[in-house]
Amino acid sequence: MTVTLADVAARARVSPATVSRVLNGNYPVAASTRERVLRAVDDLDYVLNGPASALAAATSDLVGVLVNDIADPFFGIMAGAAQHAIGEGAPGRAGGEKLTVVCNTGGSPERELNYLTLLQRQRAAAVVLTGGAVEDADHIATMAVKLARLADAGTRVVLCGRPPVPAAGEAITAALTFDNRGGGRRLTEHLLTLGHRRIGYIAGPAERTTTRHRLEGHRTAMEAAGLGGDGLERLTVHGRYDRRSGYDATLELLRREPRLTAVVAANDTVALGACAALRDRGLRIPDDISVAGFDDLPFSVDAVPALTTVRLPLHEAGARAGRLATGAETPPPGGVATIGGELMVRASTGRPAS
Amino acid sequence: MTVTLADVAARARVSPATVSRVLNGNYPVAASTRERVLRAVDDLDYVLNGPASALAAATSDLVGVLVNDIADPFFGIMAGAAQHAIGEGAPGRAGGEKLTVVCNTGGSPERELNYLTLLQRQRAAAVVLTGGAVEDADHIATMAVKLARLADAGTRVVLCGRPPVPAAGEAITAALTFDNRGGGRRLTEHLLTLGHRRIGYIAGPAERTTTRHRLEGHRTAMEAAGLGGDGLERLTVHGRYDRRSGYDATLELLRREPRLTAVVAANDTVALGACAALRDRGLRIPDDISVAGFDDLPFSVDAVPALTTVRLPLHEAGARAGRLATGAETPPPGGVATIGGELMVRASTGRPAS
DNA sequence: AACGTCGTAGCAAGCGCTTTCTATCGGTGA
DNA sequence: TCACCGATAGAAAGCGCTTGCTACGACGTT
Repeated sequence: MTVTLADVAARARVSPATVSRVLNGNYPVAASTRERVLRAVDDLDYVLNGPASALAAATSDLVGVLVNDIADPFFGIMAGAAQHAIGEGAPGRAGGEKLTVVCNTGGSPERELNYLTLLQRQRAAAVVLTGGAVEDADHIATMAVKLARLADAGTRVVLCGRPPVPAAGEAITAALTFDNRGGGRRLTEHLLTLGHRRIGYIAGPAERTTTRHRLEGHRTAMEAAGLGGDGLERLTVHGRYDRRSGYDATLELLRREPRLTAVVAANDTVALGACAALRDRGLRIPDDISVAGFDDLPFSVDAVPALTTVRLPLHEAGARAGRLATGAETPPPGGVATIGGELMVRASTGRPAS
Repeated sequence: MTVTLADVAARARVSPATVSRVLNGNYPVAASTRERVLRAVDDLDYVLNGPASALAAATSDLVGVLVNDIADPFFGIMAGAAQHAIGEGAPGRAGGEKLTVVCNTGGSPERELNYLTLLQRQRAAAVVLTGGAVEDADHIATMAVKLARLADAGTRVVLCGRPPVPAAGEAITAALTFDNRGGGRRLTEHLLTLGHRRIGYIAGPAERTTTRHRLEGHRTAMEAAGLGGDGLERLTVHGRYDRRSGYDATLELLRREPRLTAVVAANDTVALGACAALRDRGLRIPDDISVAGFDDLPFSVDAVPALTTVRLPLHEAGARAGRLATGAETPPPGGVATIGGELMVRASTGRPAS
C-alpha cells in the first residue's frame, strides 16, 4: 500500500541502506547511484516515514514552541518569528526542514506539562517556551525536573520572554528575557515626569512573572517619586491579559479613585479595554486622563489616540529563540540574555488636567 | 539510559505486551496487574516513545493545523479553538491527548505543501487547513493529489474557512466555508442603504479565494444598485491583509476618487490602516467618510469609532473543525457546510455628508 | 467428571528506517 | 606485478512498541 524505503531501493536496484544514505546525505554515494535513487523516489512519490526514522535515529525534526495564548499577537509574533528562523536554519537530517509546531497552553500549568510530555514522547529536537511563567513553587519544581529530563534526552530548551527556571540551569540551552521591570519603570517615570501623581495600575494575573515584574517596575518608579505606601496597593487591580479585564479594572479603579489622572495597563490589549471604559465614562484621552500600555503590538499605533507603550522586539526575540533552538546561534554567555524595551511616547499620554 | 517498555515490564514482572496494553487500555488486564504496571511506570518515570509507538501502530496522535499567518488573530482564534476542541475530544491511543500543532505557512503555497509532507511523514491523524486558498491551477492540482494521499494514509482532512478543493472531494473529511460573498454583499448593501454611491474597495491579495469572494459580494451589491461598470474596477485596490496595505491603498483610492464617501476593507486589520490614512488626511469617520471591515476581530469593537464589520464566528468554526478532525462530530451532509457572517453595524459607518 | 468458555498473560513477528561492520573493486606506489 | 588503500555498496542487527495468536487456569455446564 504505502511506499517504503525498500520499494525505492528495489526500483533503483540498490540496497535500502544506500537509499537511506542518499536521503540523509551524510555518507558518500556515487553521483550516478544517487541520481538513480532520486529518480526512483520521485517515480514512487516516496515519503519518508517520520516515526520509523525517528525511532532508528533516536532523534526527530520536531521543534515545539509553547505559547500561552495563540490568539494573542504577542505570542503569535514570537512564535511566527521563531518558526521562520527554525525553517531557515540548519536543515533537518532527512533532507527537509524541521517541523516547528506551536502548542497552546492557555496559560495552564497542567497543559504546559502535558505538552512537554508529548514533545518528550516525540523526542523533539528542541522546545521553546515563550511568555511569562507561573510562579508556583510546585509547578516550578516539576518544570525543572521535566526540563532536565528533556535536556537529558538531547532536546534543546530555549526560553523566550521568560525568566530562567531556578534549579534547571543545566537543562536550559538559553534564556531570553524581557526587561519588564525596566520597561515598567520607565513608563511610569514618563507619566511622573508629565506631572501625574494619581496613577492607577491594571496588572495581569498575579501569579505570572511578567505581571509581577512589570508591576515592580511601576512601583519602583512610584516609590522613587515619594508615592509609595498604601496608595500603591489601592490603585492596583489585577485581571487577565485581555480587553474585558482592562475594561472592568478601569471602572474599578475609577470607583476607588475618581480623580485618577492616568492608567497604566499590563499590556496593550488591556490598555485598549481601559480606553473603552474611560470613553464610556465620558473621559477624554489624554485630556482628562492618560493611558499607557506595554508590548507595542501592531494595533497600538492605530488606536485613537495612538497608545504610549513600551516596545518589545518580539520579532527579533522570537527569531533569536528559533536560531538558538536549532543551534544556529550560540547561547549568550551564562545562557541568559536580557532584552530591553523601548519607551514609545505617543498620543495617549499627556499632562494632567489640573 | 532511557527507560523503555521492557524496563517497566521487568519491574512489574509482566511481559512488555501487558504493559503496552495497560498503557493503551484497549485490552482486558486484571486490576491488580494494571496497578502494578502503573506503579512501575511511575517509579521509573517512564515516557512512551512516540516514534516507536507510531511506527508499530502505524498511526500517531499528531494533528496539524495549517494557518496563513500565526501573528494574525483571525488565524490565532481559529487555531486556538481547534486545538482546544481536539484536546478535549477523543483521547489518543496512548492514554494521552492528541498533540495539536500549528504550522505557519505564511501564505506560501510551497510551505503549505512542505508542511503537508512533514505531517504526512509523521503519519498525522488529521490535518486542518484554515483560511483562504491560493487560486493557482497548478497548486490546486498538487494539493488535490497531496490531500488524496494523506487521506489514503488514513489522515482526516478538514478545511476551515476555506472552499472545498475541487477534484479532491473524496479525500476531504469535511469543509467548513465562510459565506464571504454573502457577507461582502450585505456589508455593501448596508452602505448603499445609507446613501453611499462612491464606495472604494480595498481587496486582499488577488490570488486568494477569500479575497475574490468578498469582492464578488461587494460587486454583486454594487451592480444590483446600478453602480456596476468601469467604476468598480477603478475603485478597487489590491494589497496584502495587513495594516500597512490598508493605509497605502486608502491613499491610492483617495487619489483616484477624492470624493469617496466610503471605504470597504478586505478585513478589519486593513480597515484599521484605512482609518489611519483617512485620519492623517484630516477626514473624520464617519462624518466625512465611512469605513467598514470584515471578520470582527476582538479589537474592532474598540477602534474609534467602533468598526462596522461582518462578524465571522471564528471560534465556533475552529472548534467545530477540531471536532471534525478528531471524529468527535460527524461531517455535514455532502461534507460541506457554509457558515454565515453577521453584519455588525457600528459607529464607523454613517450617512454620506453630501 | 469431562469439556467448553471466559478472562488474562505471554510469545514473537514485525513496523520502516539507520548504521556499524564487512565486502568489493578499481586504482597506485614500490 | 602485487599488496594495499580509498571509495562505495550491501548485509544485518537493532531502535521500542503493538498485536495476532497461543497458552493456561478457573469456572460453569451437562
